[in-house]
Amino acid sequence: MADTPVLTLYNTLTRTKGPFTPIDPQNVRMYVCGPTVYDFAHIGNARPVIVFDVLFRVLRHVFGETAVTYARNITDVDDKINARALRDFGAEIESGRLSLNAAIRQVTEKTANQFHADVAALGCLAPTHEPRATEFVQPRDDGKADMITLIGRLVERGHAYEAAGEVLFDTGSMADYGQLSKRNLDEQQAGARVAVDGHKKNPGDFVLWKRSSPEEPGWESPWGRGRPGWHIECSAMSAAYLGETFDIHGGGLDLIFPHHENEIAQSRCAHGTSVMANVWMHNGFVQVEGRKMSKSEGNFVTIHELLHEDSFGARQWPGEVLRLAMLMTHYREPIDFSVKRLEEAERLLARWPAEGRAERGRVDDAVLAALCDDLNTVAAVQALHGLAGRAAQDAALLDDFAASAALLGVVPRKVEVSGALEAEVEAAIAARLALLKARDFAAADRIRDDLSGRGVQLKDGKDPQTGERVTTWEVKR
RNA sequence: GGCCUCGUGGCGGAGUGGUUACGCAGAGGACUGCAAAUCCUUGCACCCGAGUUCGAUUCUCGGCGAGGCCUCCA
Repeated sequence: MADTPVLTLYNTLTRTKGPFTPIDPQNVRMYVCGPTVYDFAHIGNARPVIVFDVLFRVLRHVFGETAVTYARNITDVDDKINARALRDFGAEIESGRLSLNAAIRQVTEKTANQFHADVAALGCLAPTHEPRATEFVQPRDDGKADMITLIGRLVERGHAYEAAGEVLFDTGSMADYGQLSKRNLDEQQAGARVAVDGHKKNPGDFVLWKRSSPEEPGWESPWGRGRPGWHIECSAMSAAYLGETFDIHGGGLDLIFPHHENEIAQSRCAHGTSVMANVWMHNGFVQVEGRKMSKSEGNFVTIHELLHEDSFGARQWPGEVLRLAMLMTHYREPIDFSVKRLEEAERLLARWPAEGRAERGRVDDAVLAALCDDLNTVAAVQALHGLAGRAAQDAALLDDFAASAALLGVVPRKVEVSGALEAEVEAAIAARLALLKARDFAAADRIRDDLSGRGVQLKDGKDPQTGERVTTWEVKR
């Protein structure tokens, strides 16, 4: 392990790449913004999940399995969720058969379950902690950080104020607000699409708490029954599981402003710290025909559709193909999502060996070095491909291949074959070889075509010693 | 209007002040009864202009183009 390369990461905060030094190597702490659970996740939503899953694996490899804490939240309080509950359960709510809260719970439970199934199919490990926002609104019995306490502290310290039924963060109270996005709020008002609300002290001030009407979901608080603003949940939950200052915070590029900027403002001002997270990482977008894939544009494909329906490229795609396709581009670059790209990933995967055992192998130096270079999965995939070629010549490398592939979370899988089919194919091969010896090519080809029609591909080779024909086979997808 | 990215061959994508990765696809060949698989070989590029330099795809400046954030957003 002496030759373990230094892990280098690009930090949005400094716009530079630098060596990663954890605050505590015994407990490396990472937070990633998770999904808002109101609808199926699309493949664009999958990108950060996959990217940071690779980082999670790399961190565990470098610092040790048990030395990494990864928290990814589930946002289950949001006005879009409320709207979805009303849409899907309007009649039941109307008739009194279902309360709004129960309807909301149904929407969030179903969506969260679906999300878990989707990302598991994409080969992602479960994070260490997956807190739900609704459990961190009010003070908790276990004393972990919560939103109301955090907001209270911001008010106490003069960083927040009440106005028009809302509690707002006072951006003017923070001297270096805007460090992450490099924005100077004073200079960018001209032409900006910022709703200037009369009750705000500064146009950039944002909501920490807002009142709920009786028919909206809400929690009791010192500022009346209401619900939290968008950003405060991540400040509370990251503090709850990772502490006031931690190592890595990740998410999509579009979260830099305002979400992450405001998280930083809240957390630092509430805790009186100079940093929230040392390294901020942001993944690029999945695009469709050069444009960002998004719900509002309507140009999205859900993970579920890709896995289980024929809506993209008129077929279904295995999770590992989707994952590899995603890792064939560096995480900070945009990806244009296309059938061609998925086909290339599938071809690559089909050539990789599935026989190795990761737990017996050793991660390839080139693969690890690539991943340690700001998660250069492109170079890692190429190094892996090279290793696959060498493993084809030298079976001793199969386990190393498996261990290296596992660091990317990619596991080539051969289609399961029943014992009966196996025996049948072996018998057919023997029969064909006999026919070939008798030079009855027509009959031999019939056997080959028949198997091919059933998805079994025969491959003839030569025994290097005897020069005799050796036939191997595999099941095509 | 402010801020941030990015522009490399058919596609995906590295990288470098000079000798121009790699993968996929394509072409040719070997092998084969024919295929498939495998192996070998191979064509194809650095947005435009100016500058710095003996020399720039790589550095500087200016264009042009694309995308993103500034509103919910991975």
